[in-house]
Amino acid sequence: MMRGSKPVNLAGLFAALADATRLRLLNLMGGREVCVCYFVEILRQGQPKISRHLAYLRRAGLVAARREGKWMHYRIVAQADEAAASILAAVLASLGSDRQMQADLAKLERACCAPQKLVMPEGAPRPAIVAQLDIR
Amino acid sequence: MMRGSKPVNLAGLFAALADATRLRLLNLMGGREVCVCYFVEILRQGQPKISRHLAYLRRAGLVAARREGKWMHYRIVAQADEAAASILAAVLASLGSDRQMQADLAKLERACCAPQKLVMPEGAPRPAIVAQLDIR
DNA sequence: ATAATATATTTGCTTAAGCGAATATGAGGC
DNA sequence: GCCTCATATTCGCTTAAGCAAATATATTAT
Repeated sequence: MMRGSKPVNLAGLFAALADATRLRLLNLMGGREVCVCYFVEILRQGQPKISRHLAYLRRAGLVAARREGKWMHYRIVAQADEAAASILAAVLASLGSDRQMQADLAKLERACCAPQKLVMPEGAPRPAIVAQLDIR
Repeated sequence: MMRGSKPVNLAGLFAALADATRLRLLNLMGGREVCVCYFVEILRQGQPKISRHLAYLRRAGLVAARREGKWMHYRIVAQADEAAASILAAVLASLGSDRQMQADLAKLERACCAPQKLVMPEGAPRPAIVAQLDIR
């Protein structure tokens, strides 16, 4: 009963994916929750631009936000529709083979896990690891 | 040597997929070559519109065309880049679970395989089955 | 060569999305 | 209360994409 949940607009999903900045954001969120300040630091793009793209992804139902004090943490949302879920999974997997995406992730890992805070934005919160990416 | 062939613009791929009409066209081409006249018949949209979207898909490297007399046959092109290939495969598979996509395919099959030509555009060529969809 | 058919492209217009710069909101600290 | 920091939204502008209607091109038939 109720196989494909909703008619889900696939074209809309692809429109959300059709931007290099948004793909970089999604890549960084692959499996973890990430604070906006990290996006700004890593992508080295203006904060309003990052924020606008995050808002787009949120409207598209691809990410959700959680406030923690002054900080906002974004994470990828598991897709209810199985078509959307399988496509998003393929996308996230594919991003991994891109040079820039790897470099972005490396920067994030350095920022999160290194003993020295050299590359960490002043007092920024460490990204939480979100309950293992329930994007199938 | 040479793992991911080219840097392939994934954002560009998604832009090409971010339109309902283009998704319907790709769905119809899943595994077979299809003549433009069928697209016009099945989608019931203006011929210039269909042609414009086919041109877009061609520029994006997703389809290729073959002329046969007055007719043009379009088919999906296997993606050299493996990220693009896996995403496109996921997309084509997902389209199959959409009601309208199924209906479109049913119309095409009726047009191609039925003994009576009731729904066939006047004298239109039968779609050729292309060497089994080498989209992995 | 003319005509007819199938498909492609151009034109003119409208809408959406991208951008940077500026401004607004929300939370915490004083 | 005010101030600051982190983030979000608005403004004005530019560019790209969508559409329908019209026109162009290519192929075949006469």
